[in-house]
Amino acid sequence: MKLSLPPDWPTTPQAAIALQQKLRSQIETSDRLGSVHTVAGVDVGFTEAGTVTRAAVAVLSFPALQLVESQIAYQPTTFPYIPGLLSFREVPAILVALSQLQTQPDLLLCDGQGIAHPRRLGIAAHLGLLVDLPSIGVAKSRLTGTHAELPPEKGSWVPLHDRNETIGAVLRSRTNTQPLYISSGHRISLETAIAYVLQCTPKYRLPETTRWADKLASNRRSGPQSPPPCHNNQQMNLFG
DNA sequence: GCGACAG
DNA sequence: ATCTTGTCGC
Repeated sequence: MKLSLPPDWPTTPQAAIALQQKLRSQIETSDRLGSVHTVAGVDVGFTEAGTVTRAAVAVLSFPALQLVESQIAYQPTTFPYIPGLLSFREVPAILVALSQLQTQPDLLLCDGQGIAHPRRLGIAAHLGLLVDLPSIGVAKSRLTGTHAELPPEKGSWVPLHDRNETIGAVLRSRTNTQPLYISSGHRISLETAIAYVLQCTPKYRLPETTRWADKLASNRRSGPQSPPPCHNNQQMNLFG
């Protein structure tokens, strides 16, 4: 799929916050998705002392959850990690990885929050809006919001609130295990998002999509190691 | 002013 | 996120 970073992409935290304020109204939190036959997991990792961002995307069949395609992209890291501004650090590399995909996924599961964010534009919401695909935020910890106690059994969940609104759900994806923070990204409701996350999580705490993307973006991988990009065009030909 | 704070 | 070995519990 062909994608590219918008021309007005922010360079400073101030500009990033301003863009979030501008885009928040464009997020759709009601269901607008077709039949889901493929689900993609997206994750990011860092190498070279954090100077290089590695984005990975894994497309799985649904509901079989078998790997269909995966892509990895390396991009120089250009934005620091600032709580609330995660998308500006990770989205650039993610868009490159997604653009390399032959299979256009029907749904995106992202590491991080969807609208469970101070300005309702976490990375999952922002990414979904940019690529115009349904997306769900699947975070391993809380950014903002409060919630009641959560029963220990798999499948139980309680709403995540911020002021007077429900911004997401705290979901037990596995019995007696730390919960997941689920929220709508774009073009999907919270109820539907929870249902998909559970269907993508048959055995472990994290969805199969995320587990695949995690492994591909992680530093200690076993399989084929795609060489980090050479930025100085000094790619020498060892064979003359 | 103080504490919280996705990855 | 990343640095890193073994270890406790279902």
